Amino acid sequence: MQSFTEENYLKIIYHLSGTPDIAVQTNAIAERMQTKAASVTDMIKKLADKKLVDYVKYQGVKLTAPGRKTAVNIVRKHRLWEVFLVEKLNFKWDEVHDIAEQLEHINSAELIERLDEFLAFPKNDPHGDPIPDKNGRFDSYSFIKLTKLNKGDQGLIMGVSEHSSAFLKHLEKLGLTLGKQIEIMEITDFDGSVELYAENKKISVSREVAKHILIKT
Amino acid sequence: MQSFTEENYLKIIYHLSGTPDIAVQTNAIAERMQTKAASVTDMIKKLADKKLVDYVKYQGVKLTAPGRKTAVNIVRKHRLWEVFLVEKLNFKWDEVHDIAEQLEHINSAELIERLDEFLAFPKNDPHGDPIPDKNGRFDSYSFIKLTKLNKGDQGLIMGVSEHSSAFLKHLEKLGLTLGKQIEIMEITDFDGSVELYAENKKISVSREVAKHILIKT
DNA sequence: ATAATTTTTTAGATTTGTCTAAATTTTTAG
DNA sequence: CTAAAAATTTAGACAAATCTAAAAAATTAT
Repeated sequence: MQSFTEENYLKIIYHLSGTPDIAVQTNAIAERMQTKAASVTDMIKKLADKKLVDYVKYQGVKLTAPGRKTAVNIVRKHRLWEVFLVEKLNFKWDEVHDIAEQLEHINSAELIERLDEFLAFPKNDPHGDPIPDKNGRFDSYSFIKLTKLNKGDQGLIMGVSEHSSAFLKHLEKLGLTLGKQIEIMEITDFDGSVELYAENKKISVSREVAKHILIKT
Repeated sequence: MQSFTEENYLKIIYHLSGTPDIAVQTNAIAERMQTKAASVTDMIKKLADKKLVDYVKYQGVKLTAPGRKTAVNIVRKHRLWEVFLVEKLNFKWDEVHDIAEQLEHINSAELIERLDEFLAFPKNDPHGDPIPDKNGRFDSYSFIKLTKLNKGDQGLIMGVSEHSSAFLKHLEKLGLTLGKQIEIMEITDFDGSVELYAENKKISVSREVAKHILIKT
């Protein structure tokens, strides 16, 4: 059994390590944990003692198989709770992150199995992120960033890679929510902003916004 | 904002203090918290500094108005989550306590309001305990212990005052669940055990069990 | 009322997760 | 290739919540 804090470290290391996994740097973890590098070093040593990460001084950390399993399970819980909050309690997609951040640490395998069933085994969370099944497996999705599309390309909005409330509210206001069909009209040379059509409206998004919208063509 | 641990102390002091509230002893808290009296003294001082309890050395603690408000809110959350677990996720009444014990510390007023609404504003939890509304108000229920009844008395099972899985499973097996009508047939002189009729069956319960069954006559 | 028992508190130590400041290692630039 | 910069680790300290052992206060029993 891990502490609340250990779980958060594992989750962040998981998110930062990518696929295939790359050694994660101390500073990167510190920034995400809103803490100092020295504290991260301390915690990493503890996780290494517990065989949840492989750690070589000055060379970053990687999750071990058990560490990864724990992390994926936390991600599973987080995403299932987000579905619950949006589908059952009518929260908006920009309101659920902080609450799910707490709920993901509730410890009961039975609870999560039943929640999964209650929600009819959803495959994706309200932001389009895939939900691992109880064995930790999920489709590694292959959506591409809106910024990779060219003039004339069409596609469906399948997810977002940024979960801040400000960003999500902005998308909502523009009508750019999951499942929407879009077509690229123009990519501005000057600042890389993207002009697109969605639901018969012409919408302009900055490159910074476009970067975080994931598309299936 | 209180820590997880402070919240547990407040909740336990609340449960031990009764109505009208009586000063709660250090040892009683220690037993419920599965900790030592010395630790309780330390924590009580901390809660007193925060004005959540009134504390006089060697004379126990009482909740202040803010302390009571916090405690009642935790009780509200605990009981609402129990309803959710039983009504929506099909847990049995003896399986929900430990999970609700974790969920009660999730911090989001909005979440609880919406959960309450999702559950259609239940008045009682799966054990018959009243659920405080968002202002902390609830019917102080006036059910009596089964042991207070006399031969020939009839009544309805409205609640239980013991939440251990062993006790609840036992009642379930006997068919003595909430809402069941019962009639006292006999009270045994020797050990105080109670013979009763419920659903056309003759059932015998020990005095220890009877003590924890709450009846409306 | 005083002795014995029980309850409670104090003192000092421990663990967890954090911090600052200084030292060390690695990386980058010239 | 070496000097400067950046990243990381170590050392030592702190707050929270707990503990054990011993001291103090309150209760009870004779």
